[in-house]
Amino acid sequence: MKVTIKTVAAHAGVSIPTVSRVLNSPDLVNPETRIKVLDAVAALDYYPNGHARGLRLQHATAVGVMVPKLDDFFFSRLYRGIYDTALKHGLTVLLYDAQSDPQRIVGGFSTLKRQQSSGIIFCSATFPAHYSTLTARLGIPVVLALTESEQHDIPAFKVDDVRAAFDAVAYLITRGHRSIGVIAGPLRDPGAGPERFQGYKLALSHYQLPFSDEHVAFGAFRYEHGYAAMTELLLHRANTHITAVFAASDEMAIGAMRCIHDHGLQVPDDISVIGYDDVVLANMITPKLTTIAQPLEEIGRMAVHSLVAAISEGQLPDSKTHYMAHSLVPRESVKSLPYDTS
Amino acid sequence: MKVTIKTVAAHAGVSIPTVSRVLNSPDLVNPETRIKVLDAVAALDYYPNGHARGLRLQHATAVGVMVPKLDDFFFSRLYRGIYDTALKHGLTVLLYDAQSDPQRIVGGFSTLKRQQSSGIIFCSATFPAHYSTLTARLGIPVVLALTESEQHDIPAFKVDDVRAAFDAVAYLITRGHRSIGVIAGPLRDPGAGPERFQGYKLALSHYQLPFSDEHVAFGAFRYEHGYAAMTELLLHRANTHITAVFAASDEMAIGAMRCIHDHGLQVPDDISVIGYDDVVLANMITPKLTTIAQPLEEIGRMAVHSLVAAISEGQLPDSKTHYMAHSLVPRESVKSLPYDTS
DNA sequence: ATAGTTTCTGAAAACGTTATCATTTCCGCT
DNA sequence: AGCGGAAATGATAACGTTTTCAGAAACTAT
Repeated sequence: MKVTIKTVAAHAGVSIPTVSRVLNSPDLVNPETRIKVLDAVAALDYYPNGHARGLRLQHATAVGVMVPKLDDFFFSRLYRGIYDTALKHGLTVLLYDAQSDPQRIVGGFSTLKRQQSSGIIFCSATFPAHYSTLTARLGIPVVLALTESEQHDIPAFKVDDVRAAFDAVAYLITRGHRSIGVIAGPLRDPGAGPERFQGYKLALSHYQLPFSDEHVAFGAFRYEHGYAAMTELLLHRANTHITAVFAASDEMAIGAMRCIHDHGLQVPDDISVIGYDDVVLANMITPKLTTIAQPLEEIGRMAVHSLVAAISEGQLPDSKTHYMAHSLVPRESVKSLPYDTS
Repeated sequence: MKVTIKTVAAHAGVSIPTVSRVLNSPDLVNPETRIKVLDAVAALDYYPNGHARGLRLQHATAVGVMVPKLDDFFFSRLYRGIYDTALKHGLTVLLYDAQSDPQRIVGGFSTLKRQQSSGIIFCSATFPAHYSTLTARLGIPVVLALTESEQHDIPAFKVDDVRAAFDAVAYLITRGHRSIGVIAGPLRDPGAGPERFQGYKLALSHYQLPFSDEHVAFGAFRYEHGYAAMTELLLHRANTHITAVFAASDEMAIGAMRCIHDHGLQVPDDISVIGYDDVVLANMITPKLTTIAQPLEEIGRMAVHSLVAAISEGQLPDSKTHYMAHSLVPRESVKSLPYDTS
């Protein structure tokens, strides 16, 4: 029933090592016997036992991918980059969904280790110092995608959040907006939180616009949070007269749009909205969402490359953050205002 | 550097089998030595080598999950059900994204096999007969989730599409709609195509409403297709006077909503829309989409259970289709019409 | 006290590969 | 003819586990 290298060897009338050679270094074996063996392999539908190989050859066979919440819309493109690159390196990908539960993240590390991950790509959530000690104990390297560690001691691949946020807000400003609200991420979330907020403030000061607390609200990146934050911003609208909002995630942007709609206002006629992420559905809603796009596949590829290097070298090559180019995708949710001559 | 069972044994001053016993059947070993060993395990951060175990114990260690397109919004919930159940069975999950490319599906089967999948859960795409022969050659069982095979010779877990579609359309009818359009899936896609269309027709005839070709358009489930199909339906609107549309997928429903909006009409005031899938974003758009929900996690769980049975028994237990309960989620995209007294 | 039984532990084999080494065969050369 | 070396193949060990199996020690019952 079960076909092993032994079966193939018997079927081809050669020894076991010869079969192995045909499969791994064909030039070492006589062409005639080679085709005999290959015929046997084909006839028997032989697939080498990965466990035996993994045991014998001692190199890595799998990498773990830890994702805080698989529902995140941008994830599929990141996975594509990771998976294809991993496959090229002969690596299996083990996907762990933490379902937004910090407990599950901690447990996930050892689950991934137990499942033979030789390294972990940790995505998009915040990576506190004690995770480092955790993974250090497991003895497997970690690289970060779409996030940074608190101590900046782990290689990371992400967009320059400050610059990207700056560009988003500058886009609004150069379209004539002067009173711009922001829906920022929690300040404790490195990357998506303080940095994007910082980019907002930098853009204001660069264009010499005043900053005021009434222009800012916070939310934890989800749809509901965007809705709630927008409610707050609209509360002060009598004072602020905002004409545009920058949201730190597309999901919040979409929540905000819904909120604006519920208040009897129109996007972008009354209020323009710009998001961050370029999730698939940014292009599906009405109006289509103008937003910041990240090179997700590229980030996935780079993360795997870096991880492979770390695994084979036994040590992390460069624990610095690598910034990848972002871009702004203009769609329909931002309106150009006539130049204000006041 | 590398810590194996041997290291632990030495550190605890016992033999290798004893360590193994402590880990696998603790009651066979003296409590005193047991804690000695457990201390060593903890001190050394020992994790058993999965390849060695996989080789020695001959049972399955991984299941493959083939998904036609990872972007599909409903996928994360299905994965959750699959992953957690697999973990409980000590199985690793290998996720393969075919990226809508039939070529990749075919290649994916052997990739998954090479990565030691002992079985495959094939999701949501159509499963033609020749896939059966392919996987039969690989010698691994397949179960289907959210789809059916053409010959009905493979266990499948899904919603009863005919009934679910019937319910969706009946919902519209009982809300007063008499002229209802349908955006159906391609008739060659078993399950989501002909069945849902059939459900539509059954509902019409059950309520003694006439069927007409001008009420139907087709699309391949994506946003753009929904948009295009709706354009077509609106073309005949002068004749049909449709007040509602049933779309065979939420994505198409959302595309249709956008199309309706682009024609200067309102959902649900001018046209009601009901979808199918209950993807996360159905709850995010404006207006929120009324739709048919499938028990995705449950389906994932059942698929794994069935696959595990098939793997251990060596034979498929029941190659019939298991219908799981669906439900209708009322939200905002359907309007009740006043009773028509004409 | 001794035989029989239970409780605990270690030695050895096996899972399916690949790498090292040794052996055989064959070729070209003096 | 004899010899060095290349080319091709096979025997064997090893990777890290778990599972017999057997043996030692400690009881229990006579």
